[in-house]
Amino acid sequence: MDEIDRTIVNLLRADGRTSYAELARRVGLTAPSVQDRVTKLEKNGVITGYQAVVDPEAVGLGITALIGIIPDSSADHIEICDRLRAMTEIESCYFLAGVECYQLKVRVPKMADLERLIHRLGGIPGVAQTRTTITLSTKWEDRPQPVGAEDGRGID
Amino acid sequence: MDEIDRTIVNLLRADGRTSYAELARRVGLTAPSVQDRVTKLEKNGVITGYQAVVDPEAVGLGITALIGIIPDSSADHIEICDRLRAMTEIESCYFLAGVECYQLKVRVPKMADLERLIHRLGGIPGVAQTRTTITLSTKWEDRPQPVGAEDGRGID
DNA sequence: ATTGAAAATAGGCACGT
DNA sequence: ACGTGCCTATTTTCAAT
Repeated sequence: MDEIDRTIVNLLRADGRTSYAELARRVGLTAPSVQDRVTKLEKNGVITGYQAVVDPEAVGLGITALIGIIPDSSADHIEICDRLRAMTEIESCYFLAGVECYQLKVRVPKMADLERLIHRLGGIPGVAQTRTTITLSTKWEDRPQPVGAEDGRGID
Repeated sequence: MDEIDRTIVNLLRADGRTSYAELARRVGLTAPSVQDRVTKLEKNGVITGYQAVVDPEAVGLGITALIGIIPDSSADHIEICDRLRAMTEIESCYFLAGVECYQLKVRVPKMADLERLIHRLGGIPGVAQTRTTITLSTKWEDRPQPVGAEDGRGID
């Protein structure tokens, strides 16, 4: 994980479809060398995938909400997590240090869908309470933060 | 935005580097036709970009936190938003219906960086209070939700 | 359908350990 | 001598018109 790897990662985060040839030009190597590096970055779990970024409204998911989950004392977190995972409307799920021990980011087409989702969440064993906040607008989302010199693990 | 477009969108959300040739195989068209469709989806703002998905820990961003922002009555939201946007640690920013009218998702290398960030946030004119919650783990994030029949706007 | 470009693969050279 | 990282060269596949 040297400076060149970091540049490659930054370029691919900004545009995930950048060709190896183009990456090679940017970092001053040949395409096969870059390809080697990208393959290693993928194998080492630095790059875990590639996604097209889609405008949620354009695909009929106009409503975004954040939902906090408060469990009761009997809560089985394996069970809760499995049940949450099965709900496709939940795009992100964080386990938090707080009373609301999960926070979900969900997207649905209509308010009625959100209402149904909240009821389903409330029905999960171990869930004592939910708290929902509607997002009025998304200022920005998943903005790639350029990765600098400090690497985390020192990838072998 | 027909069934084929939706399939293409779903495939590209699952793997943003899928080639036009591969997409063509999957949807039963030729590569140029698929390319036309993808170009249109990009022009119409359905697909807004492509990103490599990176393990934050692997690039030295091991700490994720959610921060709620409570403004005071004098708050100038244009100003606040600009100031927030200038902070690269803020990966997402939602404007919410609630007392905490912004929620930020931030990533930093170390706790000390989070502390500094919180102080910087508190120093923004119009910010009365911040509330920070550390994420203990990310169960999943940005999971693409397969887009079905209901389209939002009816793209020309 | 045709041309040009890029990806994938194999083999070899140089460097540092 | 071995592992690593980069290059060249070739074939196949893909992109673009």
